[in-house]
Amino acid sequence: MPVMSVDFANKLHSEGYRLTPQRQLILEAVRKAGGHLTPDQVYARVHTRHPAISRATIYRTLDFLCEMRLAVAMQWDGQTYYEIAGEQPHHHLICRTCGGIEPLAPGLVDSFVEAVSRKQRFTIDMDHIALFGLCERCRVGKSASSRHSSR
Amino acid sequence: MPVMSVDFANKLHSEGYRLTPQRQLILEAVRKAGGHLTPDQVYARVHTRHPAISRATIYRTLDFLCEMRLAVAMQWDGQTYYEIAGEQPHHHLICRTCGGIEPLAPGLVDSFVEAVSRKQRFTIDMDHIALFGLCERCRVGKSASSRHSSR
DNA sequence: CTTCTTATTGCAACTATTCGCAATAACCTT
DNA sequence: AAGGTTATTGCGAATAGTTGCAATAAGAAG
Repeated sequence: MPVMSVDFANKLHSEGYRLTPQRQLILEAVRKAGGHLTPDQVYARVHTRHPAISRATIYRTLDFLCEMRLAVAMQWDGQTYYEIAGEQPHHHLICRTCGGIEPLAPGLVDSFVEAVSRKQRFTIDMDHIALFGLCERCRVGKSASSRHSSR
Repeated sequence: MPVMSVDFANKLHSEGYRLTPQRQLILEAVRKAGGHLTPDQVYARVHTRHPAISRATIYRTLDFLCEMRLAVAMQWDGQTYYEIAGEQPHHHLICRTCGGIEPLAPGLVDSFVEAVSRKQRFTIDMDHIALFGLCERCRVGKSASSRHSSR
């Protein structure tokens, strides 16, 4: 049983959920990984310490952490990746051609979210967004063969 | 064999792909549906006219149409939906609480895309984006019980 | 119209993900 | 510390989606 933040426990309890070793291990695993993890990678890591854990629990807990807003999920290249929701949300720009990923300036996103809030009265949760498009290098060298690529 | 737009045929041929009855039927089915369809719904519709078609072909073709930018895919509530990529891309705001969907004003999106292009030199493809958040009604009546909801 | 090349299909096996349900165990109450 | 309530887990079955491969057929060439 890892030492888990008291916040986590309180957050769950205040909404009627329970703190289980599985949830602690899974959250811990994603947190320690730093980057993005697939459900299978999470399973592999947690499984070494807690061999009895089932894949179903991995999926359910990952989903649960997202609902708690402690983690965020993102789709990319046909896979779902999870990571800890950082203090400041961050966003990615993914190039359709070269697959490169670059960060998207938070300021630009903020302005957009604010505009939607003001003009349409809708409060967007910009936890984590991945947008697709063309990076500068690929836009310039617009000749590359593409063909069936992804997945 | 439905009468298919010559454009579609040319587009495929110019990139070395082939026009098959399956592709025509699938594109036609999604087009006629007007709205969003799941792979299974597409299968059901196409299957009545072409019983020999396999599910694998449905998945592959739907994927293919997205790469051709003739269709767009969107994730929503654990399902993947496909629809024809309209002339003007459109976007949705989905409320996390009530599940309601409302359109997002294209102008706001355009400004954002333009800003990213100008400041970060990245050309976002805003084919179709679904953003999550809170609609006005739910933001005001901020008391609703949530609990494990989605999926 | 026939032949040739190879993109595309259908099948079947396989992997990924979800779901129902009985057993378990958090957490509240006494 | 013991008991009760019910959220959560693990299991196994069900469903969804993917992949390898041999057979098929679209489109190019003669």
